[in-house]
Amino acid sequence: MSVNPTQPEAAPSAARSDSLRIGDVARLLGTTPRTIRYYEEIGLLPEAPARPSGQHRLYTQTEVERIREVMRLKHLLGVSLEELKTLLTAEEARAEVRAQLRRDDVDPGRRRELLTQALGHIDRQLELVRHRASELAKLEHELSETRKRARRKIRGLDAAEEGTFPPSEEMTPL
Amino acid sequence: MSVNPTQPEAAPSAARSDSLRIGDVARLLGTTPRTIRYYEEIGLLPEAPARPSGQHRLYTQTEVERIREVMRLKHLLGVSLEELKTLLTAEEARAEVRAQLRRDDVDPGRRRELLTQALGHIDRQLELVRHRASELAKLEHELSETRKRARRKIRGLDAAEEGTFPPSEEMTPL
DNA sequence: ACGGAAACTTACGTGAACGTAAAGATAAAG
DNA sequence: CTTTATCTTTACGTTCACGTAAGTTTCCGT
Repeated sequence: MSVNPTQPEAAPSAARSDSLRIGDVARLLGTTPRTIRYYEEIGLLPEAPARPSGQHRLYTQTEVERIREVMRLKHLLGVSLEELKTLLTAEEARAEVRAQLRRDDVDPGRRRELLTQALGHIDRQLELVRHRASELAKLEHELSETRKRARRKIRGLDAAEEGTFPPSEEMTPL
Repeated sequence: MSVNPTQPEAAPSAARSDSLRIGDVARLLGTTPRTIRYYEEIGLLPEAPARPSGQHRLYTQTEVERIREVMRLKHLLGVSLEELKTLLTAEEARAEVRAQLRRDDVDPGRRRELLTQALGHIDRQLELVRHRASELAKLEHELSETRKRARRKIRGLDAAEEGTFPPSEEMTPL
């Protein structure tokens, strides 16, 4: 009557070991299961491999991190999911590289090829990020300039009201 | 037969003096008339004042600049038009201040009040911009780190292939 | 004065990115 | 083993941010 057994303390409910269910992942990332399924549906996320369709999706820690990264990029770059998908071939390539690097039975030629490809994708991302960053920096500069002017005017008014004339430059160091 | 009179050389077609029509503004800003009307419709842009509804909208240079700023903020901050609207009370306040500042028949008290209010709005914008900028900077840093690692690995491979062992550190300065 | 380009209003259509509901299967808990 | 919370698929609904079409009106050039 008072304990309300409907709340199981939000225990992660891990399906043995390190894998999380979609609901937990969603809570963890501040999103919803639907969104995660949707991203998988449009090919932004790889389909949970070898899952007999009907079975629950399970996410490893690395997969969760990938989803987090996807959402972060979406948020920061503000691109459509379609653009993001093409951008994320970079991530896939990098994952490929990592996978291939682990088992070193691949010839250096193939290895170099993969790495170079990944590098190209990284460069594309970097270019996009740098462009946006510089735009934002410019905006920030403009805003802080405007702010300075506003503050100067306020100080001028204050000074004129009490001291009859605006002080030379800095009076209150805030 | 060859001049094709359907193209009037894209002359701005100014309705006397400095004002532009909505189509010109749209072309200028790389958008469409519909978008501009829509922004006005949802209150993002002020309704063209004293226009007998049915008459063509005319935009002064300052109004065009405002629209440009709105679109820039939308692009850079990636917020919804609704959020942007609340954010833009800042712009309105600043416009108010500028208007009041021009005719100095307002008492310093009111003036200070307006300025302080505007300052608050600017600060809100600045906070948002700075937050995003720092996030982006972090992402950029991570990406360039990853890039470095990838390049190192590639150089390692190249060296192993031709020279049999990777050179100590810097070999090709690119 | 007038013919046509461009703008006006109104209203319905659309794609992206999910939300939500239904009906049934699965996994975790008792 | 049974309950129950969570997940499954399927499918339709929704909001945002405009696009588009239709029918009318205003403006600019000649």
